[in-house]
Amino acid sequence: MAAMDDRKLEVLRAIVEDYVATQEPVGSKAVSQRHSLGVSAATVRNDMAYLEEAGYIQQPHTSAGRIPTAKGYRLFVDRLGKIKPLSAAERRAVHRFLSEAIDLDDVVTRTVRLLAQLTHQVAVVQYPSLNRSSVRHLELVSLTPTRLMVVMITDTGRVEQRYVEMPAELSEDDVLELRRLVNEQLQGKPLADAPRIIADLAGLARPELHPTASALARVLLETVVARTEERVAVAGAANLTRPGNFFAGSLRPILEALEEEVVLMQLLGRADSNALLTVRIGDENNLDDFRETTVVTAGYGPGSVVGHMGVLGPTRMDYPGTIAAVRAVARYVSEILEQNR
Amino acid sequence: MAAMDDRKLEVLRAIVEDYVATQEPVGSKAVSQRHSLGVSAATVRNDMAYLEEAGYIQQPHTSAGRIPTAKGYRLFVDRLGKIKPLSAAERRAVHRFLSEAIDLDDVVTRTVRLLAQLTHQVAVVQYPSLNRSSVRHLELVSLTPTRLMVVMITDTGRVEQRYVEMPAELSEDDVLELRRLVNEQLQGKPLADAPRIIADLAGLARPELHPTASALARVLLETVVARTEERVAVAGAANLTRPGNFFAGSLRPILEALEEEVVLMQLLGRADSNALLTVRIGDENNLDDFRETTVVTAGYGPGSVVGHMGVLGPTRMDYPGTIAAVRAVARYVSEILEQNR
DNA sequence: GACTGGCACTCCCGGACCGGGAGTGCCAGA
DNA sequence: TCTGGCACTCCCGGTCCGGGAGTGCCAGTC
Repeated sequence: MAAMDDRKLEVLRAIVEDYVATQEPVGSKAVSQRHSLGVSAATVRNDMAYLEEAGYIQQPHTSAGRIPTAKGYRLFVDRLGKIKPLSAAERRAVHRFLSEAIDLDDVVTRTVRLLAQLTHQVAVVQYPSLNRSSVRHLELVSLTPTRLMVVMITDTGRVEQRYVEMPAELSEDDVLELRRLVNEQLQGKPLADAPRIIADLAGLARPELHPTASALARVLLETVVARTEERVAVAGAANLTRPGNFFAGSLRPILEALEEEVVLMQLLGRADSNALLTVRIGDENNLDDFRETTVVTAGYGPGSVVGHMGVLGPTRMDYPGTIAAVRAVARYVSEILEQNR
Repeated sequence: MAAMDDRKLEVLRAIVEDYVATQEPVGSKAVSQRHSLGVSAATVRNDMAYLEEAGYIQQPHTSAGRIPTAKGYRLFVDRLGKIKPLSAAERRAVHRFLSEAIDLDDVVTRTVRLLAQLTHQVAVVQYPSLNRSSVRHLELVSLTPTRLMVVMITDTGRVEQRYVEMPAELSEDDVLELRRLVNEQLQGKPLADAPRIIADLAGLARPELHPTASALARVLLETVVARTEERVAVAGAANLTRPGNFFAGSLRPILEALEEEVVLMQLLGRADSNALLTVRIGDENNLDDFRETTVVTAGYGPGSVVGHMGVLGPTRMDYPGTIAAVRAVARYVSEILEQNR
């Protein structure tokens, strides 16, 4: 049997589409009937034999229909899936829902819910990464004479706060001076450069304030560096229990993973983070528990990418619809951040 | 057959304990053997017949063992369950883990994980309720001449922020005056009184600042009143999938409920919020989807109750252990908030 | 009167068995 | 190169059956 030809690709497409729709192995008769290919079931069978040989589809058991393999889905996504844009109504809903957000937290919360609802999958949204943000303002609030609260606001809208215990009592003026100092040094600077700047900070203060400035510098470092652990929001876990989605056994490890920031970041981030949109199918996730799982992610941000968002579902998912939804939402969130800059 | 007596209570205790441990209906023979009651299986059978008649236990089907009803668990909790304190090691772990928290967010996050891990159930922790907190400080940060960020810090450590678009440009001094004004009026005041105070706020500013002060007042009101939606953190959803916990069908509605703040608050809060510790078993939750679910909650806070925390699991749960864990964690979190006040 | 041993009865559960149906692979013919 | 036909495989749902666990009741004992 010769090589891959157009009809074989059409057969693969039919199998993927039908399998996604019905969740059942699809047979040669169904393909030849429902997908007007103009050939008989027997011919389709020959093509199927080829596709199976080539590793794009497989049989759950002898004398059952075929289901796509990860490789089959990959080919479908790369060459066959025309993404189907959101309906006008959906697009309007996205815009309306997101435009009502009142601060960054709200944007993220709404985004993650929206994605879950549009795709009927589990959605994950990373907060704008501190690494890729700049300092907009640092505020020092004295709570008691020896206790300060540091509030850092970034250009992506994130607000981080920390308590600092001071080695000595601070006067009102001391606080003002420290505030002026840290803002002078850090305002507008990318957080990636911050550690270097902070290291020199204490030296720039009045000598009497050196110990205090050091304590402050230490906390700032922690906020900036140690807190590089990224924050993520998750929604739609209930979608994992949709009828044929995940059998009881494979559900548990996935629910567990959803509470592990590390795993989530690994799924979202990864090296190829500059691609507009990434689809990782089955084993491509390089995680045992996600061998039956596809992750669709997109970067977002005002101009450059400051974070990722995506959804996670069974390899047997509606790729065209999911991809369209993730892309549309990522774009619109980027616009919002742009406006708020 | 006469009335309830001590031995019948012991039989009920045996049934509850065995059923919780094995997840299987327990028969008369097992009870008489494992729980040295000093009577034969036949006698136990008579007691069981009484307990069933009285509604404390039931048979899944004729000729099966017995399992406790909600009413049976209720009696067990009220009269039979001696709570078993945490082990020294566990207590140390709680203290160590929570004492490392660096801010309120961190306290809540750590608490919810800790509860989930200690009890092997789903844990839910409400952030300190704004209604029951007081204003510690209000900070105004000008981002652009017409754009302000309001940061509110409460005595429970919560930090809320909002952007405000100003009707006119503000000078540095204007911002200072507004900051002085709002702090003068609100500092130390319970948020419950805030709406009244805020309403009069604009009138107290210099005439030129009236429009600005009004805009600010409006946003403050929103932050205080409209944002009365409480925040909650959830962890341990994966525990729902523990072997016999929830069959596939009943899992979905619970996962869905866990993403609905409204439902969570209903489970946590409720009128009787002054009780030290509340156990709501099955139907007592008044929610259809939680008919097989028990919720154990405790209030926490420095001195007075500012929020609730709890865990949620199958009615068939280890009550003594769960109750002890929730109580211990709630107490320790209260201590921490006390220290930070 | 309270407890016990014995016994007949009920019902679940797992395994074996079976027939229908869907799907396949292959072959011979157009 | 495609097609119709045909024998074959295997899953799936239903039925049947025997063992086992547990019960309710009863008659007998302390």
